[in-house]
Amino acid sequence: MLKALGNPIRFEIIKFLVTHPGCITGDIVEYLPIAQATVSQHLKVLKDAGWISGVIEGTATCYQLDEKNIGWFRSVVGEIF
Amino acid sequence: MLKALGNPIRFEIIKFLVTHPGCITGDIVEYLPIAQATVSQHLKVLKDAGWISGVIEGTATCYQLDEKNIGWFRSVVGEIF
DNA sequence: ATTATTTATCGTAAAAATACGATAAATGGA
DNA sequence: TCCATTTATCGTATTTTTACGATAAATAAT
Repeated sequence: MLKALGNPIRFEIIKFLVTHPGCITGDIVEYLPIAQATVSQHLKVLKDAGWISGVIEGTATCYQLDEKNIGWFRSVVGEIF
Repeated sequence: MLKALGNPIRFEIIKFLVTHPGCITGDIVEYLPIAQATVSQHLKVLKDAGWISGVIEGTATCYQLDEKNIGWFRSVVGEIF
């Protein structure tokens, strides 16, 4: 999860999802200065790492933070620092 | 700071410094399965990112966590999650 | 002064990450 | 059915990261 978060674009996506839970890929693409394919790639990395989950809704996909995994991450990192 | 922490070896170094504050480069080199030059490179990345500081003691360098910056990091990240 | 010890830096090769356009896949609407 | 919309994936070029050996630099010890 730390490795996935280490990329600035992906950190932006996480921050965006905090303020825009349940938004679709297109919203994130619109918000970021990079191509749709690249955003999709980053979303996959974040999903594989457990940061987010995506719910397919028609042709779109709604993304939100994976609170369960993030909670686990917080507790583990919290024990170290 | 997040980017610097995203590398597994560097995360190991940070964890090592939590339990071994003030240790020298050689201790970290001994602990990790990589070459001295590479460890030194990682230490530089962590230092530049504000995670650690090094105090030269004779020919050795003693490293410890930069508590001030880490505190700042915690507060900033804490506001997001 | 010479040698040993410790660490940092240089140059570089190999691997991984990042970005893009093109395109496929899946759904919704006309 | 055909077209539009939305997202994911593929192939690939470029950049960045990571690792190493060799070597320099700085101090300590003999």
